[in-house]
Amino acid sequence: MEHNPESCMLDKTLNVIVGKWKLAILHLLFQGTKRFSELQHGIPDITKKVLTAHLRELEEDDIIKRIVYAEVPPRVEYSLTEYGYSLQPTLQSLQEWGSNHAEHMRSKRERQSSTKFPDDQPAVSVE
Amino acid sequence: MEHNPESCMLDKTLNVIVGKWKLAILHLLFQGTKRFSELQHGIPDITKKVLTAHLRELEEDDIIKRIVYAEVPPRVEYSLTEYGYSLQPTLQSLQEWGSNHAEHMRSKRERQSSTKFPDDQPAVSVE
DNA sequence: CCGTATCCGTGGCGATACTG
DNA sequence: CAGTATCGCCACGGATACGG
Repeated sequence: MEHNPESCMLDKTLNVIVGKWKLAILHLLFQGTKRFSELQHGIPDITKKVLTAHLRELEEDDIIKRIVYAEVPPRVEYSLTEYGYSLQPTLQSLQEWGSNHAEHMRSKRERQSSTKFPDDQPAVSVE
Repeated sequence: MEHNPESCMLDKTLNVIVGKWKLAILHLLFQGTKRFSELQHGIPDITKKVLTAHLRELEEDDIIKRIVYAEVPPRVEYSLTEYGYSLQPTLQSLQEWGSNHAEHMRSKRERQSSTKFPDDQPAVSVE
């Protein structure tokens, strides 16, 4: 699906962490082991189906591990694998850039709204 | 859409770089200024519509700039903004993790396929 | 408690044709 | 050359009900 090796490797990383709630899940698991229900309560808007699906994908990518305790009522605990922790620096880099980006866009918007004439933003063009 | 600040900032970054061809576009533009048609030829499978859409989004996020030359036939050049270059370290981090991940999954698959019995992978469970 | 099964809505993307 | 306009598909995710 991709031709040049760099973009390809980048895509592989994104495939692991992209998903509507994957970052929220990882965020919780970086805090420590969590049961299924703890994850669900930690992310109030997620449904069980999607939570399960995301957890299976992360497990498939060896980022998290799933331990089923043979008890009644059932107990299932999720935690990061040792390998999963290797994501941390990369995620931190993303987070830092995101923070900076939020600030960048905010100050950009300020500059725009402070212009006296709403339509004095000429399209960039050259003759 | 997200509650805790870290995941939220992470999401902001992802929103900028996620898109089927955005990384490919950025990869080309990191090489230097490119015309619309150069981008299109550099990414053979992309359609003009989607290329345009992605470029507009990147422009909206202040990652790239678009310069229209008032000529016939028309010429439009795209290039990274100064701010756009600030993505580079983060993208490199993603790329490196992706490379490592590809290797990790490869060696994991090897270990699996070398097991004598196909179904001797017990589900992780504890009593 | 921890899921699976089913149905369905939406948005990202593709294909194709047209335009200044 | 550098787009826009239309139409259509399909994977992702949401809602709800059921099951071990």
